[in-house]
Amino acid sequence: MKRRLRLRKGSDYQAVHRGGRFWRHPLLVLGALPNETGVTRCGIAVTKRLGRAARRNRAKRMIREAIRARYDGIRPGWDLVFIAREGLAGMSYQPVASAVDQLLQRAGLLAGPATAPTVQ
RNA sequence: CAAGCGGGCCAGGCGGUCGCGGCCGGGUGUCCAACAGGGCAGGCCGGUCGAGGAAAGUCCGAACUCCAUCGGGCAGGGUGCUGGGUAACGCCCAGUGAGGGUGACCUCAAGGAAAGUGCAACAGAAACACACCGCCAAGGAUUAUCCCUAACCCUUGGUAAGGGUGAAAUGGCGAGGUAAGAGCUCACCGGCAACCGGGUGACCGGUUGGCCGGGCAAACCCCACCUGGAGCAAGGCCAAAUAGGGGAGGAGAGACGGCCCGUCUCGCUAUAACUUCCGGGUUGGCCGCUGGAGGCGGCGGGUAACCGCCGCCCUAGACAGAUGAUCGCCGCCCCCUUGGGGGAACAGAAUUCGGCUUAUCGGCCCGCUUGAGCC
RNA sequence: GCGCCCGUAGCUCAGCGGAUCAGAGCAUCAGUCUUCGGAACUGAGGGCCGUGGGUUCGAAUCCCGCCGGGCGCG
Repeated sequence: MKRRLRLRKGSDYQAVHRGGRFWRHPLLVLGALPNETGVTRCGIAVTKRLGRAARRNRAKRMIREAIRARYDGIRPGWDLVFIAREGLAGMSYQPVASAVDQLLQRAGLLAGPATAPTVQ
């Protein structure tokens, strides 16, 4: 995932946290806030409760890979934050990928042809 | 063959596809600019490199940077057999001593207890100068038969052999000796001192002497050695932004050249240069940032740790923080066993090294010990 | 990157410089009281002192190594 498609500032994360909507899943929480750049940027947050460095890196890599595989299907113009919950520690890739799928679908961020009211 | 001891090594391999980070190269979109060039933490293509033996815990030691510092000492902290290795160490190697194991081997903070202070519950007479029961001697009273004598009691004294207490009782054991005993004397053993011999040394061996008077310093302490403080968020540069404020010190400060002195600039009794602290602003960029007490191989020195010389190699440098996803074949382990299915640890760089400690599926190699069988 | 503190009964804590010293309060259980319950009173049970070593005659206590939890500074 390229650097300009990531959330990189603490203030960006705080903006999503304050002004965004949230959807919950046993493994993940998704927060979303529309931005004005026309580009969807994503950020990942993992608490220390998931374990030490190796486990937290593993969680971030799985989430990042799941987003990368679906990025072309996500509507543009949103700031997204994926927060790993404690149940995600030790999971394999497939459940994480389906959790990302469910969250994006419930949030209505998938730009499928059926429901495409084309944001601006 | 079985059981075991010590040491070393590996951390699945090869190849596709889609992605990520650093560096190099190519050409190029757009913006700024007269050009040079730069910005969009630009985009594209190609090449190359891309986690560990512990990267971990942060328990020690250093390098590096800043601050402090005339010199020396005290306090505080640390280390503690000897010799060597090292940049240094609380690490490593080789020895010594003590303890454990049939053995290969393993473990040990292992200086000082006649410098001083302190501690040891309960039990016991006593945990420092100790006599409870004993044993022995002298004197006295009573009883037995008048004496000799014997028993028992009292007083005084001797005695540490025996009993008993305890974790520990002032060397052990045997013989002589004695009123009874006692290193009082003797042999052996243990410890101490002196001398001789060996060793760089810790220490070891021998001879002689004398009979030698406990434990705990991971209790205070004494002795020897080491030790200024902070940490890459160190520290430096640029840009932006706020304020042009307050307190203290204050006669020198800065630059350049240069082997300790010169030259230049600013300032010199104050609304004062300059230094420092507080207050206020900034969460942007760059340097430090990876070539090093570096790896690999050979030769030489050394018992070894390690050192010297020569040759070859360059091997992560991120900043919301790069190694992921998926497929095929081979190798290892497990399960039903045509064929297939499942598993493969502990864990991830963050200034850099040297150690220690801890976590770890499985596998390989070398040396050695004990026991059994066979030749 | 530095620095500090705490792990003792189900819970909250004492015991911190060595031994009949493993304790207190709440909670639990039993009994007394009451028609019943609560309160009160009496009594009982319950602890590898986080873990592994070491020093010592003897360790919750002293020393070392780990594990878990919490806090502070830049």
